[in-house]
Amino acid sequence: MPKIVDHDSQRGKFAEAVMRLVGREGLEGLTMRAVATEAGLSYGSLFHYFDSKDDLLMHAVHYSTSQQSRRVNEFSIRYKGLKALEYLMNDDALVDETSREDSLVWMAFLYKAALKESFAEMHAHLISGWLERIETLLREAQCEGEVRQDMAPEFEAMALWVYSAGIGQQGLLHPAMFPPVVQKKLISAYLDKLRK
Amino acid sequence: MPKIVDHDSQRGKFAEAVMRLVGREGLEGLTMRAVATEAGLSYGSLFHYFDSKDDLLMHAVHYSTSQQSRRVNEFSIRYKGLKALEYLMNDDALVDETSREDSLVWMAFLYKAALKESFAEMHAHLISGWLERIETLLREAQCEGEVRQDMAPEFEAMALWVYSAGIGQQGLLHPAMFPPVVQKKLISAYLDKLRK
Amino acid sequence: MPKIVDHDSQRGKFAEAVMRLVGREGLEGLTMRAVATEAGLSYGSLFHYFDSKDDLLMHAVHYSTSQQSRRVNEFSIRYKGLKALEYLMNDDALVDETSREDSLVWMAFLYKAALKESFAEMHAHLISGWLERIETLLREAQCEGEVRQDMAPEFEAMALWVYSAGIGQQGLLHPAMFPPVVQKKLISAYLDKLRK
Amino acid sequence: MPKIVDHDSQRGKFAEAVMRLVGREGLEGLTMRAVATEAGLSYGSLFHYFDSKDDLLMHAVHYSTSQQSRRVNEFSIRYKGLKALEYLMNDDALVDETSREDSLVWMAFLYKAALKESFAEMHAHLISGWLERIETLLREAQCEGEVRQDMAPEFEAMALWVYSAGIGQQGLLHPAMFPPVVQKKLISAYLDKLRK
DNA sequence: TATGAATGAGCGTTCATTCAT
DNA sequence: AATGAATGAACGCTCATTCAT
Repeated sequence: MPKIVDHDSQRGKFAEAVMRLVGREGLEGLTMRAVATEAGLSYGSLFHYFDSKDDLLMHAVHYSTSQQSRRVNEFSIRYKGLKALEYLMNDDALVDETSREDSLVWMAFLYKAALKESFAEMHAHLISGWLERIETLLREAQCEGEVRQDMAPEFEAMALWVYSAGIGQQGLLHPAMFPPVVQKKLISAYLDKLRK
Repeated sequence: MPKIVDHDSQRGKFAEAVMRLVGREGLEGLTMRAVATEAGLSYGSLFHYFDSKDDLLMHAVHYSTSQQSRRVNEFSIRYKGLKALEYLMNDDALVDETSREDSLVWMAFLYKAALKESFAEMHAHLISGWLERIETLLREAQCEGEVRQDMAPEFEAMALWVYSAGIGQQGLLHPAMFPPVVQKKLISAYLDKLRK
Repeated sequence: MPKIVDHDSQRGKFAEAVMRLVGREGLEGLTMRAVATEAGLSYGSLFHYFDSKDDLLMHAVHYSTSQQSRRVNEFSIRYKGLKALEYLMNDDALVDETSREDSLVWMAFLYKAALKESFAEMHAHLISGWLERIETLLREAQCEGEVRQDMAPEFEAMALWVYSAGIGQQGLLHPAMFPPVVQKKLISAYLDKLRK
Repeated sequence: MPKIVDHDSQRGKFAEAVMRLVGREGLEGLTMRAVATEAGLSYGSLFHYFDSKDDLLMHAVHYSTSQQSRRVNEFSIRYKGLKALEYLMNDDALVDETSREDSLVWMAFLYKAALKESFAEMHAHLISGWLERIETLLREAQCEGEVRQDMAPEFEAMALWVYSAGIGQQGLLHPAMFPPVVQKKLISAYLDKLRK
């Protein structure tokens, strides 16, 4: 009988090593050797679990976003409308100490998405997911009279999304000028504009 | 007697080669050899004009942004307030066929800025410039009664800036969902929210 | 109680997998993992049955040549002299669709024989077997008056052997110029030269 | 002005290093690092002169065969017909101490030709050259009455070629059984069969 | 100043082999 | 016996940078 290991949990170990490593050294430090070392496993093992570096990075992004999704879902049960939307944006866009790693991985991913089809596809897929979710919450808010009736949910979702993306980018790149507290204010200021 | 060459013009040639190359082949194709070939100059000479690849990229970004600045300045003479602001955002954020090259270089730059101090510094410097300019235009608009008096120009400038950044990012990464016409609409929709 | 398996039959399965794999993917595709997969057996078990990749290749060659020997033996019962010789050469040298796999494995083996002592030894051993067999058939033909009396069987056997080897090599490497029908004609033309 | 080097002569240095190395260590020892070391140049340099390992091997084969061609040409001026043919075969097929390196490189090349299109093409091209040359010499011999009038030069050229190939292969792989002197005898015995 | 040859550290990837179960 | 996870040396190749002319 073979050594009993949980394939997925090993993949998870590597994914977490990617997050830590990118957070610490940036994308430039993301070499396969470094990932193996960071994960405390051997170099060859990595290729046992991932076909390629791209495969690994995709998995890491998937890993990170699905954790985020879970958080948002848990929140969505308790809150509705603008309140839920604010939470979603805070979780999605806001970059602080604890989410910096994720944001760096996300940036690496965006960078790859600009260059490589497979990454671009995954990006498109993730975007549609977020846009849909935002749109739904906007409709909810409209139903409940939180926002103006003449607001077009589909279009406004795009606006919210690009605003989030911008906050996330600038929060990562220029934390001195866009510290978490400012990011939060920017989010709530935007949502205020939507209110009646 | 040394050959007489215009140092700055040679540097400009390389900068332009960077832009064309990135636009055509992506950032992965941005090798020093390729830049020299694209510029029609010799490989070795690149290192006479730039200390390193980073130095070259910094110069290319500087070159690109200063051209943009010039365009905006020319426009600012003729227009004021929200009108000028709209032009600025269209020029700054909007990604179409012709500005795709610039945006890719900009993205490479942002990516570097997330990793390296020298790039981050230049980024911070560029940001302050843009924020100041936006703030000034907002004040102008406020004076002329285009926007509400209770709007805080400094804070609103930040909001506009992150919004621009988000549009630029998504326009670059997902042109199918954020084509130029949608980007334009997003910009004007936001400015409408500022009007009384 | 240990599982009862037929050691030789398992080795045979792997040997056949080697032949199929080389025929399909070439020698470059001959990895231990691929062999195990092709044989439908587990990766680790390969190393129970073979000490090393070289060991496996040796076995595959042995397997292939002993099958060939069997075919030739069956034929030798019914035919004698030049007729049997022609059959032997057709079976040994001729490369067509069905024997291409064997020929590729044989070529890999020759290649190894040029580099490694153990392969060279096996090669020498196989050669002597073939030379002896050819020599015997030539003597038979001489006894029956099919070929000239002044022919020296031992030396002529070497000539026939190198001729066969050449046909096999070129038939494999350049099937367009040396298709099976041409190979056949080359063989019979040579044998004609031996007849009185 | 750049460092003045003769591009072709540098390529030649690497080609010669390939021959020596393959002769000494076999094809398995033919790594790019080993070639660079053997040539006394740096690893990186190799890729300055050759696009890939295949490119290097192709060049080495070209280098080796063109030297052989030159030798044959020089001989062809002085001799004609069967005499020239015998020289050609001795030069082409015969494997002794001094030509062992070339033969090993040739074998490596054949091996590649069985796997890769680009090598197969070059092989086909080289073959046609040799076949043509052999055919011409056979016609000469026929004109001068050295060989029978009913011999078909085109077909006989193929026979001679495969015979040569076989001698070369076996001479390389089994020098104990096919030493140079035996190879020579095999060649002249075959040519004798062609004489009236 | 200008050139391109030279350098070698570093990359992602492969793969035979070993080992724990 | 059987399995497949674990290992790491070695590979071809890239590329920014240095250097000799």
